[in-house]
Amino acid sequence: MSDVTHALREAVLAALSRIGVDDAEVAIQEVPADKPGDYGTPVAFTLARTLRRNPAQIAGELVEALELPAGIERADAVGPYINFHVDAGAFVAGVVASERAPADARPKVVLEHTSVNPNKEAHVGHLRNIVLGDACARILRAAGHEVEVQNYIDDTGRQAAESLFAKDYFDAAHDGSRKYDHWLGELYVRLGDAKADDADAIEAGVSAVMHRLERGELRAEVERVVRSQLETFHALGAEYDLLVWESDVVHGGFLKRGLDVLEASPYVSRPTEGKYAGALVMDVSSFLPGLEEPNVVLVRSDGNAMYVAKDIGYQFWKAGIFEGLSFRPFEVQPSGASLYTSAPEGETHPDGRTFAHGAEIINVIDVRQSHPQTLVRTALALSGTDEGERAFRNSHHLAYEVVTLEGQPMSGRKGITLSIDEALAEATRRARAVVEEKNPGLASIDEVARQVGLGALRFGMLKSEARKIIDFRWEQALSLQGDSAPYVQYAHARACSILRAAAAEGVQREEADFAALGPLEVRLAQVIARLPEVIATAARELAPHLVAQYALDLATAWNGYYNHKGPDGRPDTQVLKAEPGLRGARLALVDRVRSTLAEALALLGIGAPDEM
RNA sequence: GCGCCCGUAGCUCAGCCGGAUAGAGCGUUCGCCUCCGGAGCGAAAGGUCACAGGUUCGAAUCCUGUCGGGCGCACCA
Repeated sequence: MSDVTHALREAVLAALSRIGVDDAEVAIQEVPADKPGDYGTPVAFTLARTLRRNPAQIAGELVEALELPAGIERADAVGPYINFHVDAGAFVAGVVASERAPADARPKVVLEHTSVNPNKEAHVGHLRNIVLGDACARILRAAGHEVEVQNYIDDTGRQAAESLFAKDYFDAAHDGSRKYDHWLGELYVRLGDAKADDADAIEAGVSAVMHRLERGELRAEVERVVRSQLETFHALGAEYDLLVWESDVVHGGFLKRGLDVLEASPYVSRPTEGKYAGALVMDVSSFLPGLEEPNVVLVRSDGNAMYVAKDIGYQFWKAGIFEGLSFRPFEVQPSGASLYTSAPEGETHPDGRTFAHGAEIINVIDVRQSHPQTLVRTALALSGTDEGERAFRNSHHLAYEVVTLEGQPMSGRKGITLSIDEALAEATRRARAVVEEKNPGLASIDEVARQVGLGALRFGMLKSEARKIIDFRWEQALSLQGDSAPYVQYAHARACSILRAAAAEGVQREEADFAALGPLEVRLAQVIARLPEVIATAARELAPHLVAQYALDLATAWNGYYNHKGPDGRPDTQVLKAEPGLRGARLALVDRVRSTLAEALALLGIGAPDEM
């Protein structure tokens, strides 16, 4: 909530107590464009019932009782609404000068995203995961959280084993002409086809590789895939704090440690008779009421653990219930930030860092994993530990829907797939063609095309809610107009252009006469003033689309302002041609529009070029 | 069968902890560069907010039910 809306709420509450109402919900909202006033409240409605009086009368009475906060010119009852008129100059000056208060320090969040199998190139289904997770990390940090981004590497799974075995099976060597993960992915697909003729030999070979993987003998092989995939993730603008390798989790004994914790729980038992005789089961019914079958098998009667049990151990570690991993630096990422990795030969606190111990745990995983994710979360509650209970209350499965391709479910088998690298290259290519046409001779064209293409791609993944299925279509995903990142970027570049011209004329530091501003500037400033609340809500609800929609709102408001014409049909919001003083005030506002657009885009991991 | 999610304009979506005449983009039609960047702006057309009840001064928004669609529910990983 902005300073002004906060002050208005306080003023209304004070007026309420003056007329004898002590407690009420006071919503302060922007008034519709065609109604008088700038901010308003419908609070009189809510009081109508308890006071048993006409809301319009109450509104009138409240207006009488109001003491207007600084910067508010007037309050009127408009029917049952109370509408406030801000002092344009003071309001805009306040918005322009407002500094982002450093957000209060909030609890540490362990956020897992990406977690792509290390056996082939990532595709646009993964793109949604990465972009969502990365945007959430940025938004949570902006909201004051410490965020540790983890990327889980399943290096003991069947998929990794098949790809690595395929290299031997086909006696293939990477010649460097293709990106390594793509090359390996093709072998993986070929191996799948070859199973039709040679199933037994392949099965035996894959199985042998799986055992070697579990012993950690093929770490370097897997690492090569991981590094190749990381190139793609970095190209997307995503960075991580820690890679957690499944083989390290295995050797860290997380499975056993997790089970040890759970076995102390009254909800976990080992029945000696009935259908679960000999198995270790967890009764989740008191946390998940309404289940037909309250028992979840953690360890089978043959002694083999279920996959969820391993996952539970990992989540326990994230919450700080136990330790057991060591770490070392893995690489320096494009931004200069260090990426660490779990490693058998590492240290507990490399460079003084402490990993895990999340007070909140966020897992970005697609919606089809909802059931196992619920079980994992429930296990935190059953752990009987303070850390587990805290993490249980604050753990979230960010369940996002799938991405389809031109209306069809993605399927490697049917060849319905699209790699992130291809999508990114095509997006950049298209953006470049447009930049060349619109702005020939632009010196930084490569970088601009990259930012615009990537922006379009990321924005398409972020602009709607996570629970909506996204159908990836080229024209839509790479659209450079309408509801898109380039639309916002264009608005930003246009603001930059004005500021550049002002600098060239030597007026960029001109003294501002904010009193010369009017309602058009107030409208624009109101949108700017919304950002802090948007960030707070987006962080609380893990909803980056709110930020994306906000960026569109601000760009639209700014474009509308920029193109505004007076009753005579002439532009009436020109900046550089305005009188001195007014010009200074408008320049200050434009500069704030510019920085706010850039900030909103940055929260989505999208760059804002000065020219495009 | 049970559980979760979705259903808003021709298409893709916002709006959803109740509030002013339900908003965008794409597509269609018309208009706007002697004016700081037309990747833009303005306007027109397009809606029984799936349906039926209920709660309320007020429901796209909350509750119940129905219909349609998607996903998930192993001693698999």
